[in-house]
Amino acid sequence: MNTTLNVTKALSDGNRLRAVAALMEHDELCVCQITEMLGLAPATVSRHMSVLQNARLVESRKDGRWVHYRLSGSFPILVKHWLVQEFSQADVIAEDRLKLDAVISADREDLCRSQRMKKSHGG
Amino acid sequence: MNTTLNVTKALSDGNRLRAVAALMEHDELCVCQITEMLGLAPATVSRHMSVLQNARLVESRKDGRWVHYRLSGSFPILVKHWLVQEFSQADVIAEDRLKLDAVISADREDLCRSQRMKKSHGG
DNA sequence: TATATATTTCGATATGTTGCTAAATATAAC
DNA sequence: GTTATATTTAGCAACATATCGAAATATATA
Repeated sequence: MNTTLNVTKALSDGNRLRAVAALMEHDELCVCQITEMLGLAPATVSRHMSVLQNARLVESRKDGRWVHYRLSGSFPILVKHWLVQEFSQADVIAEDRLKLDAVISADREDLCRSQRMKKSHGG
Repeated sequence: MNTTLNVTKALSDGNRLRAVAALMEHDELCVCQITEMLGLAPATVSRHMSVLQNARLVESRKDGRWVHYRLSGSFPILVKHWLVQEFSQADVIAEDRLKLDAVISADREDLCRSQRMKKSHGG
């Protein structure tokens, strides 16, 4: 039952649900893109992703300095279908979709640079 | 998304998962029966059940001094099917099944009496 | 090799959850 | 009405989790 519990615990946080929703529509996203969407510190997002990975809900692929996450092949299909239903009615997820479209079309290096700016200055 | 989160949070505790598993096989159980199965204090079980009820995963019916819980009609069907799969491979759930059979066949008043004994003495 | 940088890990703090006992509530039995 | 009792609520201690900034790690670039 521990594996079951790992899954439900991994899905019992709003920001992790949002990350999962994003990966349901985008195949692969790097940490900085998810970070931009969630509006959290990179360290926080990294930890969230490792919780999801630990529950075997996502997998990671390293590409130079970037780490890409994708939905895992072992993501429980029934849970996935349930989440699709749920997310289709969630306003937050709809907003994230728009935000992600902008994030995807932006240059990835610019994205990371703007995140560094936020850290050193204050806006 | 709050309703989604309510569900995943409600399912993110081992004891609540065990209670749900029990209600998947027994239609209706009163608090003292679930309490006996889980081996927790009645107050603790009561709170767990109210978390499940708040997430609309269970419903309650009052019958004199007893309160019976059952799986809610609005329990997400896909989640339910996933849990059936998961529980079929969980040792804890299998043990609970046996324990529940004994609990069901015992007299309910005896059950509650023995729980009072545990409280006042020490075994 | 030295510097820049994307991500992760560490340490600290604030908040949330789980468990208990004790008290409160609601119902049955006398 | 009083007493017994099944459940819930309240108060509290222990533990877990979310978040951040800072330091560490790993990779690219000059």
